Amino acid sequence: MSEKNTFYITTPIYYPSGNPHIGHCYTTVACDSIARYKRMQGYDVMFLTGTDEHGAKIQQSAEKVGLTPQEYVDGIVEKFKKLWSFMNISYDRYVRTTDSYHIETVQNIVQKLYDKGYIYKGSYEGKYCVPCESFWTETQLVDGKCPDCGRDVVDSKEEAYFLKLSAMTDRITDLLKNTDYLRPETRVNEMINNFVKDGLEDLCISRTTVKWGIPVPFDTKHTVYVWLDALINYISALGYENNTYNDFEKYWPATVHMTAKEIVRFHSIVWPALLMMLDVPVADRLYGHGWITFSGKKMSKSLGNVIDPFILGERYGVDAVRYHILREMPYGGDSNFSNEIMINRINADLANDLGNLVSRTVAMVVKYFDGTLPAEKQACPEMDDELLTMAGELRGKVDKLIDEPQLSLALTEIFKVISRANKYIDETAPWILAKNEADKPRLAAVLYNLLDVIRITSTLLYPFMPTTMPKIWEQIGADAGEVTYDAAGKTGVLCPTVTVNKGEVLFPRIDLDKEIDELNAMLVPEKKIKDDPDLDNAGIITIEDFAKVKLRTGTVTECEKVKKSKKLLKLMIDDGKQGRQIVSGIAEYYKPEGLIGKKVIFAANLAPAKLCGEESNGMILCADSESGVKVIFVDDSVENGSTVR
RNA sequence: CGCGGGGUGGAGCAGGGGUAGCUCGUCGGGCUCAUAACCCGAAGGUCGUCGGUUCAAAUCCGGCUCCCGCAACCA
Repeated sequence: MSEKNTFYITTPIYYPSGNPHIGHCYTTVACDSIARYKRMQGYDVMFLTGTDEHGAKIQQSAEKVGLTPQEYVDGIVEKFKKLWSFMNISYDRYVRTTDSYHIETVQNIVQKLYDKGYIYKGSYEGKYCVPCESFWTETQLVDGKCPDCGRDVVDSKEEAYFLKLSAMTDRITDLLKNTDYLRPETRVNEMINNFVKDGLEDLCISRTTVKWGIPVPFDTKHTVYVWLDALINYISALGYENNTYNDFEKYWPATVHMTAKEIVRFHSIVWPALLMMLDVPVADRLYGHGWITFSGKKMSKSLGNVIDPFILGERYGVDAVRYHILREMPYGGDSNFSNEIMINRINADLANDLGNLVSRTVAMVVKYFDGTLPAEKQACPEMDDELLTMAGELRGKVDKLIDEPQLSLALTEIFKVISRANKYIDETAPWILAKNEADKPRLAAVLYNLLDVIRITSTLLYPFMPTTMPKIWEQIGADAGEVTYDAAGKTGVLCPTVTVNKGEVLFPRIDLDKEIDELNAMLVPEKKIKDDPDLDNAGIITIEDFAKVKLRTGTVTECEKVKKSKKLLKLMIDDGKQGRQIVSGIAEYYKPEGLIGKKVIFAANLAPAKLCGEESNGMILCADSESGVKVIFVDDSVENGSTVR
């Protein structure tokens, strides 16, 4: 980290093709906690987030609902901002790639790179899907077809502009290998092995097929590739090459770029290369975190496991949700999410350990001293020192972990002290001290130590849980000067004759079984009229058209997985004649042995195709169900080779 | 042989040559200040599998196997 007293932290700018979900919260809450911690330390912080609003997908999504792309993104951006406000995200600036200053910066940079010779005109060759207006590489194709719509693709070539990434291979290699720019380190190997080792390839940075984008200034029938457009947000938002803001000198280079792992590639290769071409320094640190997964499965809308952060926040409190996602975020790897894990975590850490510690401590001060501690106290070093030393050393540990950044370990350290404080109550047994008037000074010292430890831990927790911690301060009678970063570094800061205020339960315990039942009930999908653009766009066909497809029945006699493929099964079908081989993309849903002997329907006059080297003569009829692909099975009494109509 | 990550007590994870550790759960005990919370103790693992290096392997090396992710627009 640099020695400046400014601290610039960024989230990626999110792609608003759908509503924001808990995955977006993950990155953003982490940045927010770091930003708040750094502000507490006295840094002049700039915390940037925003949205990446150009590109073909946005254009399509907008058309679908009958809006202009701008109207469409305006609507989604409102939802993001609403979520950030709900989650207590303290961003300083929100950048939109449709903002005029950003467009100005992008165009200026593209022009500059062109003038410097880093951008050149070439041609882009690939497989083109006409209806989708998309180029695909050979490896992206699914069974030789467009991965988006499944239709045929054609060889195509179009004029395009390229960025000379190849010229930066050595400098990028050096950046990744010899600096601590990219963390965690496993990502370095991933990048080097996959993309850098054999030399970087030049990047195609313009499209003529995408209209919703920033025009290339020297050739306006092209628009700038969305990734290039998007990455530039980190400096356009500071006023680089525009006059809207003037903070570039002050905050750049960024201290931390936070991203999720799948976009590390752009941030660790394209982005620094671009800055190098502009002779602008690279950020100090890029951190690629893992994902929130669901029982190891990636979050996705089709799996129905996307969690609505508004619902979680309303049920459990925003601070509890913030705590949970940060506490579960390991260094580098993915973290698992389930309602059960979250509720257990909230109950164990927040309700039982922290909330209850505050509650029992404050209750004792009220009960034994009418809420105000007496000045006279009696220390007992052999009983007190371990706890007080731990509390005194805590800030240093947290500082270090915030910088790495290992937020989950930072929280673990804080909760070790909270746990130690609970143990301290057992060791000192204040309720026994209370029975003897002579022990009152000792009792006062014990309760003071507890309040003071709560003061330290809650101060350090404030950046993570900014709503609840001030409530704790109110309860333990701490005033503003006692809950600063400076004060968190030492014990004995709290006023010796402090007055506490018994307050509400901070983190109510959650009834796990009841809650899971209620959540499951919410998950039962409402019957709703689903969009079916595939059907809407298909038009009406005649019965003669339909009759062209010859459907027949047959029994699966053999079935095995196609080697080297993930999705394909090779099936031998008894069609009542000589038999036929069909390859079907259902390996993810069916085991080969489970299909043998089953009777299925297949399209019998489909042109033969080769899939992964295996010939396929026909197609098994399946339903695309929400829970996966389902083969249509037929009653055993139907003879093989029967006509289906 | 596309690339990468992973398989550790019932669950979730940490450790990365020398008594296998943490959280939750379970069982037993203690306490009664507290949100039926807190504290102590116990049971439970031949660290996916086979082989190799070593005085010593969960850890290093090789084979096998299973799971997951990435593969140029997912946080």
